[in-house]
Amino acid sequence: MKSENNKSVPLVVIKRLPRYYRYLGELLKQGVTRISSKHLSEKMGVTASQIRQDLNCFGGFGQQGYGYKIENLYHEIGEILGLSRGYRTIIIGAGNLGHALANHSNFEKRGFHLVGIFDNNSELVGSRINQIPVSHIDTIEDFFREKGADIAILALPKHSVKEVVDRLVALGIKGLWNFSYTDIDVPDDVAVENVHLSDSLMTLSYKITEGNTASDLDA
Amino acid sequence: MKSENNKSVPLVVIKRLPRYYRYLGELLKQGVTRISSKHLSEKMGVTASQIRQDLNCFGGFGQQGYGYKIENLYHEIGEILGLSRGYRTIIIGAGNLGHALANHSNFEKRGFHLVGIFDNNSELVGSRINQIPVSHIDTIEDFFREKGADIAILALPKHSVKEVVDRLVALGIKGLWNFSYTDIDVPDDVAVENVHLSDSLMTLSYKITEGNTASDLDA
DNA sequence: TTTTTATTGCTAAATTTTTTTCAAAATTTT
DNA sequence: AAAATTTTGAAAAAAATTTAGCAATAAAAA
Repeated sequence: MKSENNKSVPLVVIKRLPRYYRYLGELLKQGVTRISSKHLSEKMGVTASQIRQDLNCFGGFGQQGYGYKIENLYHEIGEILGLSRGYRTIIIGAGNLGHALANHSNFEKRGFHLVGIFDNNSELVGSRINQIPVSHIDTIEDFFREKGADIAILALPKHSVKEVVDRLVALGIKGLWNFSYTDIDVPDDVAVENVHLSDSLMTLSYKITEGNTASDLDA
Repeated sequence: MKSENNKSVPLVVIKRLPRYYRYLGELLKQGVTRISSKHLSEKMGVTASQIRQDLNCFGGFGQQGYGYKIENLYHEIGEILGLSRGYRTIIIGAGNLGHALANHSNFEKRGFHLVGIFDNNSELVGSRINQIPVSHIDTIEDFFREKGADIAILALPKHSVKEVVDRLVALGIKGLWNFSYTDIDVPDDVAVENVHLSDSLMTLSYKITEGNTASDLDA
């Protein structure tokens, strides 16, 4: 996680990039070609300084007196995030959540190609979700040998997670997107991003309780 | 958002509470009755100092030389998060995601009672998901008048979000759990918690790209 | 009972993150 | 072409967050 000048970029900065990317994408669609950090900051409800500071972690994309060329900036952020590389993605768990994620077409657009769905319920095996056949989890080793995968989406109950994760790690998975209600333990070279929905809902509960609703940009 | 000593508690602290709550709940189930910040910190991969500091934002739950009584601490954190109050919760959007969330039984356990599901697709109206009937979005005003709701889960496409949110706000919704791929603008007294799945997936992409996988506790 | 050990809660230090400030540079206006 | 305006990138300052240190205290052991 080193930037151009070999200083590591804090994760808080990284986590803001997708939001910049989203806003820039919208502007691009609207036909806007340039924007200043000040304008963007007003749109997004953050400080202009933060935007400039964040972008500068990766090099000077802007131009004094002019601002940023949106198309260029959009592309650069995409590169930083690694969105052009394309990922072979599998879903583990064909329950309600796995089903919903399999049908979420946005991911395909960003280069996350769904190439397999796995479940341990034999009754589901053979069916298709969004064109992709559901396979038995015990065929995962064969699947990797023949086709490989980069990212696994963990949409299975927590009691099965540990075993499955160990198998995926042994097979050389690169990233895990973890929706299960448990934390997972993997070697340093496997990336993990947790989506703990219950945690998020509890945070909402707190915000309601305490009337703390000041601009929710951190969420 | 004031703590006992009337100093506001930073949101970063709040966001860690659900994870403590989860671990303490597991220990409780295992029959463990006490724990020190040191032990808990080792289990969770954070510093003991951080745990003590976090808990102290709300008052001294521990005892010197002994540690924390798990049952007590678990309960206290639940209270801080407002989990005992019970929320009437509705889902807007009965697509794949709304469907999956409606079937997610964990939420009920934490006091988020699903009382309604709404969609603008007349074909879905009348069907039931997890016992709850799907109603047309245009009946939402009647629903509020008769029954009320505290939290709305936004699982609808972004182009419909703004209009729906404005209506919900006018009806006095207290919290919005936003899964749509857009940021929403509401008055200060309405709480918002965003779950931007695409953003999270892009963060995972970055972590894979940069080999940045050092303990993912911040995710 | 006394001593030793464990552990909190608080304070202070260190670190990280955000905001402020401004010279330098490019654009836009006159 | 010159002057005024805009805006970045970087440095410095301020604020927030995390970690370290330790006195006070309770529990456990001797």
